[in-house]
Amino acid sequence: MDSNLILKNIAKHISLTKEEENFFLSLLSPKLIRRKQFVKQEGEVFSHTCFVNQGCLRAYTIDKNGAEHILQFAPPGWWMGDIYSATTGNPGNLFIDAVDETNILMMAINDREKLFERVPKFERFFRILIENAMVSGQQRMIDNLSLTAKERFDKFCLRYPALVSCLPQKYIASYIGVTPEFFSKMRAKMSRIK
Amino acid sequence: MDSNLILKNIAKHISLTKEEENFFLSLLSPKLIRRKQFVKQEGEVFSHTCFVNQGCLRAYTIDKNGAEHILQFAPPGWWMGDIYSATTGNPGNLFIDAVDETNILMMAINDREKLFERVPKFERFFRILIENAMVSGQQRMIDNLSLTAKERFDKFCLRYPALVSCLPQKYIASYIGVTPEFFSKMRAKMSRIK
DNA sequence: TGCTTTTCTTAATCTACATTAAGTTTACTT
DNA sequence: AAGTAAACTTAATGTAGATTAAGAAAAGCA
Repeated sequence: MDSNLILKNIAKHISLTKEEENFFLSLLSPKLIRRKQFVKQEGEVFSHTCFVNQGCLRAYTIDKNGAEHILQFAPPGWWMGDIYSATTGNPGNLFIDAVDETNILMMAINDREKLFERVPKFERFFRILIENAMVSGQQRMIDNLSLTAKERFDKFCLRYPALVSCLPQKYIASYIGVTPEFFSKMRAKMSRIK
Repeated sequence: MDSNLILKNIAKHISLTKEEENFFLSLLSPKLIRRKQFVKQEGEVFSHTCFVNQGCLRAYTIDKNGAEHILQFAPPGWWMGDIYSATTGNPGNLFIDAVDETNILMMAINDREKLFERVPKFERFFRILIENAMVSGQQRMIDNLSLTAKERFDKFCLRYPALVSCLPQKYIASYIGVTPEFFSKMRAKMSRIK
């Protein structure tokens, strides 16, 4: 199991003894998700958090017209889950699948509770993690309320330069909140002007 | 100082000894915010979290065209802050002001750190608090990507029935992401049909 | 290597919502 | 109670982005 990246990730916010580290690692199970394979589907209970080692996950919903709306991408070093489902135990409305062949480390929410009991520092770690996620989620909300599609795309490029070139365009279109057709037109216009 | 509501709020997730409770309360300072008075303006560092006892706060940004975009309302029992500014120490782009005369309890982020050291259970409390906020923030994002203005308004009415009747309409319009003019037209049409 | 499916593009038409500009009603202020 | 500012309404016009439909390019698969 490749625990390099995840330990670095944790060391940014809390420091662990060797024993705490081992206990933490014992709760993780590695998993390979193939391209387009589901980690979770709508209506399922999903009581795991996933850490991405390689590849990329994506969380999205499908509306009543069949259109996908992407909530989050998780490239290497990011966490992904369905917080609603995990915290309430109810089925969540998210789909989670792999954009590319993806290696993840999964932790069950029950095990995370055990971790909190034994190593309370992890409460801190996950609090900080989600505070950061909240900040970028809020910024995205504001951007969607106040910027044009082009401006949102520009921001996306700055924020996720590695993803821009490897994601299908229709995923980026969905993330910034436009149709693939409009996105294509917009890109054509942008490259014409430059 | 009215500590009734905030202690109930905390008791939902963690339980405190009398001593822990007193230490927690010692870190709070009550404050009265008048209607339209700022708690925080754009570009300021704001290193406090606020708990609303009475009244209602509102967090928003103003875009380059001068339009307001409301990120959050905080009626009694809710927390409000500028997480970005508080966690990084940098100036944040949010305005926070009072919709009505509002009584809040404020805690400095430094003091929250002291609280975490002395009563680590609070790491858990704030983690759960923000996990819940994250879930509703994500749902709002999805709603903004997939629903029409009317559907978003219907959801707003279900979710914040107490606010619908006491907020200026232009605030609701801003929250659901339309102009006051369109919101007014939409409401007229809705009441005509019913 | 060719075949099939998915993704991307282009273009015409359409619509939800924005903008501008009055006018009206409500609510503070003195 | 009068005066002023803020909030709300109505209506005409404008536009960013959606929808529909077709074809072209790219990618997955046998």
